Amino acid sequence: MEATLNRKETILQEGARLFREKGYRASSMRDLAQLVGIEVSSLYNHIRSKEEILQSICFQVANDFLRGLAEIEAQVPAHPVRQLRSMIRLHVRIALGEPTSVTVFNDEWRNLSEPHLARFLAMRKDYEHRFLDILKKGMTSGCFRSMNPHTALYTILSSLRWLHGRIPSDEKYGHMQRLEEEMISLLTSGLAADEDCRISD
Amino acid sequence: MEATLNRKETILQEGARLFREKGYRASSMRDLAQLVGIEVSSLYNHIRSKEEILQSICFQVANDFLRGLAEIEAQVPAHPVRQLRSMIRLHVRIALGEPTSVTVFNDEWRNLSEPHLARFLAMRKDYEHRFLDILKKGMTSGCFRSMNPHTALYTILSSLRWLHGRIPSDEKYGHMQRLEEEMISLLTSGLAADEDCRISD
DNA sequence: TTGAGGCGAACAAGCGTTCGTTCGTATCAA
DNA sequence: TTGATACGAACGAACGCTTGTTCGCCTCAA
Repeated sequence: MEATLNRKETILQEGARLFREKGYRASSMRDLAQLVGIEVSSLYNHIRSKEEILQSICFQVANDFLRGLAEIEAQVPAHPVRQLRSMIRLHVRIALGEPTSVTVFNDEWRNLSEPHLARFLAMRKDYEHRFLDILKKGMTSGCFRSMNPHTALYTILSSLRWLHGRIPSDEKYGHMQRLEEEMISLLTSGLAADEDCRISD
Repeated sequence: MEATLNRKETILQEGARLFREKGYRASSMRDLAQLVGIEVSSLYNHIRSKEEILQSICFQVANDFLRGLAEIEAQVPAHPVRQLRSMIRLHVRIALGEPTSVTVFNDEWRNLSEPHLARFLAMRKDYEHRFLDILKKGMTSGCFRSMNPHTALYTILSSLRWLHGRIPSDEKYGHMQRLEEEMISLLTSGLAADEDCRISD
């Protein structure tokens, strides 16, 4: 059976696409109404406000990340190298699995108004802190090179952010798996070839 | 002598700070006037439009990157490993040197209107293509591991984007240099320790 | 006397949201 | 099988507000 979305689901989905394309602030409810195919005022029979759409997107994606992190933390035995690999896979899968929502999540969260913005930032801080713990444990146990763990954290997190710009291609899962492995080896082993051609400077 | 900026320079500088903090679309000319300390209408004695401020920021930073790239391309002898290191240093230095402009450049370019947006995207495409060439040459010459060069390019470019969130601290240049070296080793050699503690999967 | 720069008032356009209303359908007592 | 009632969904009009920008006038140093 073709999953026929109800109106609210359609509004949220079209809203995400609109916010992604034009940005939250530049997207008007009149634009959205046209995409959905009803009049502006009718939108408000299904949603409370424009920002409710943004909140719905941001917190849903945030929960996806936190849920994935919790599963990885629960791995036994906990091994930092495997956990880092799992974290990279988690980011690749979420980014390619729902690229529209993830783009909005990444770029538009600062348009959240105040009680929600604080809650969002608290969740993000929690996530980063727990990711940082994995990296620190890997460094003290000798699996990871010893370096400023914040530099490592932000570099890894940031390096995984270009993904949501890439729409999953036709050979979706084959491509995703290859991409996961390439990202893992690039971030854990770097770009340099094994037979080093070292150079001064 | 305290460098006393003229009005136009002040407007551009405060505009960049405002755009960075609230985003281009959420920043009003009334906000900007208050920051500069004059009335809204007086702004227009010095600038043509709100977007002129954005254009000025975006294209100035774009030119900084392109100028740096050209210097690196001109290194003789051209060696991909050294060139990649130089590229990483270039990004770190620009990001930490003018973090406000770089943030606006990174996050707000899509608010450019049409003739300028196309020009901006053309410059970006040119930059990415030439950066990609460095990576490709390193792979064919054996200095870099052979992998999808686009994956490497976007990962490296993206990984360098968290920097502009970090304001240069007091020990500015010492910190910057240490950061440069950490980013170089992380991206060229990865996070894994030399004495590998390998693990299945 | 000139001209650059500042100012207050005003402009049209667009914004998110609310309002009163209407229409079709489902519910259910009579 | 009726007739009354309720309800979800859509609508057009309007509201109050903010937006970027323009205009004419004033001030004051050169």
